[in-house]
Amino acid sequence: MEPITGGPAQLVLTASIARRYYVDGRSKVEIADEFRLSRFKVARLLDQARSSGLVRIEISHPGNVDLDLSARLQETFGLRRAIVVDTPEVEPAALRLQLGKAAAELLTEIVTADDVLGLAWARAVTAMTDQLTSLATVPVVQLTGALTRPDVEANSVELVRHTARLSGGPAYLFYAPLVVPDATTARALRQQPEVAEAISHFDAVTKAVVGLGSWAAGQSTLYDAMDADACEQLQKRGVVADISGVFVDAKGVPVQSKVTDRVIAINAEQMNAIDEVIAIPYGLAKVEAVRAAVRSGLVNGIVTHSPLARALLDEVY
Amino acid sequence: MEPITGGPAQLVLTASIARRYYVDGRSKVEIADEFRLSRFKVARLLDQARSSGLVRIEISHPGNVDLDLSARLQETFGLRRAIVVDTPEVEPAALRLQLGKAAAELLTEIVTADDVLGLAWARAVTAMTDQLTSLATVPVVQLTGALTRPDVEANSVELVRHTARLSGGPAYLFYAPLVVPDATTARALRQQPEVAEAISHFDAVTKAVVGLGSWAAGQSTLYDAMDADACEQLQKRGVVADISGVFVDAKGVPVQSKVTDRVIAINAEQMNAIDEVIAIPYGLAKVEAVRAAVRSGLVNGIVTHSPLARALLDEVY
DNA sequence: ACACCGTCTGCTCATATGAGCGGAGCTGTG
DNA sequence: CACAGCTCCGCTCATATGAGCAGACGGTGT
Repeated sequence: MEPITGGPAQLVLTASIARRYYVDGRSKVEIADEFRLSRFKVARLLDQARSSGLVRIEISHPGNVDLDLSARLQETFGLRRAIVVDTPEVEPAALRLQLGKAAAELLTEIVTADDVLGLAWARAVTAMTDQLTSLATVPVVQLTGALTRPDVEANSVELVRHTARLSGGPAYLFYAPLVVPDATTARALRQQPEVAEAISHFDAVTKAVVGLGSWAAGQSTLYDAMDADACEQLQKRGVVADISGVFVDAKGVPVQSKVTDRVIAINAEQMNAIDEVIAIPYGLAKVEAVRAAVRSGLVNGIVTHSPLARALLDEVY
Repeated sequence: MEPITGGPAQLVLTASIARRYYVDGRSKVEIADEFRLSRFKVARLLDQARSSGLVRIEISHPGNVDLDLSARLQETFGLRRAIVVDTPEVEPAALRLQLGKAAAELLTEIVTADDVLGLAWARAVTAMTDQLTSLATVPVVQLTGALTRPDVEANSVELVRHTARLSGGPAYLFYAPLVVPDATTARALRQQPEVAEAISHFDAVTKAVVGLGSWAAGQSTLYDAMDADACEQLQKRGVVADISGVFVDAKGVPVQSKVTDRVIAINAEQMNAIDEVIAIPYGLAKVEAVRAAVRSGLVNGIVTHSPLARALLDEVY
């Protein structure tokens, strides 16, 4: 792999040729003419230059996206999109800001006029939409009800409205909580005109950005907002992740339960029909949730930070 | 030149493709199949990767030869060989050792069984032969008489004998000083059987290593060994360099004078007929001498250190 | 609505390139 | 000396690649 070249004259010759080829972009034939060598000799010297390490090729860029991790994540988990932001940041709010920025750029890039965008409520999704600067003209569909938390002023509705305004497309939004005390209330809510209208557009959604929580206290806004009984019940059913109201177990299989009926949100089947579903997970505690979400096939795009990406890759046995 | 790419997804895609192409050595067609793109798209992304600086190609190596300077020296002065040793060393003896090593490797590399090797007396040449470890079997011809200096034990004869022994080829050597007091003595010496024999082989020499001095006190062993009158006379004639006994002016034209007749060495015409003549100059004071020697066309190979190489290149207007 | 312009795409076709072959020269060995 | 094994070279021929072109698209000004 690394036997270095022969003598110093050949070394200089090889370096000159390598420069002509790689830096100046000359063809091997031209170089052969210039140096009075056969093109085969030139090719062999260049091969040697590569294998001996005389010519080193690096792939990197000035931004904060870790290209190598991104590509590995994408390939390893068969994702459509993977963006890994290289940052040592651990403070959740700051992290959301960075990931939101990256996700916003991604969304701007991948959403075209043919798409229908679905947005779920999540702090990371808000962080994204807040930093959106441009978006193709598309309908924007609210995928979930909202949760009100003291630390967040923007709600699911605002998030959708803001994005639709930026886009210039229609907004399908509604005022409803993400989770209600019983199935009956949920059913009634789903009958409401605005809610029903939004739901009717779920099938048309082609790209969505969703929240992703680990089914544990402090790792999912939904978990924290739900009654202990429901949480426990879902946990017993093997739920490890909630994807904007869709519960999945460690194998990635969606879990149906009475609790599911109390959630005002897109369901597993509908989510599965969406072409691209992007989540923005962060924090090492979410490793298993991400794994489950990806296994489920419901989520096929990830925007995350390097520590979580590394953890995901490390644990692939 | 450096507009960086579009969005993050394309960035990751481009990086993945660049890795496949440059690192894994896949063809663009294969990559196109793998990523479901046209080969044109792949080619365009790769072009973009290069021009945006995403892919950086460096040419360097672990040794102490400055490949870039070597190549530039070679190209700028139209040399057959140029080896620039990258060293901050300024102490002449240590420098000779380093350059001698590089020159020895060069000689080992470029001398083939078809060659006839000529060696002139010079400290740098001695430094080279001392570090020679292998050499094709070739005749070795002594090109100059020797100078005896208190700081040097090896003389021209030993240098040739040692090299011939290492090579396994015949040695054509003689005992005579490099410069004698008058032309008559010189003529007589040239008649001596061993001297005449060696001289008769000058025409057959295909590769030679010579000394190169700047015509000033302390910059040429020959200058220092010669009487003041002769030195001054040559200087008046415009001599700026001596190439193992061949004097050349700043334009590179060999200078014939009465002093020339007193030197027991290869002459300008004979040296000019040699295919490759390599010199091992060092020290910034020799800039003009090197320039003259190269202009003369007598010397077409240089082994030197980076400061001198840089000085030579800097002063090219 | 219209023509216009810049961008992006995939095409054709000439050229550059790679894989693998057989010959030349060198080396060590019986 | 003869021979096998080796490296190095340049060849053929199939394939990969680049240059330049023309159509498609999206935005833009009239």
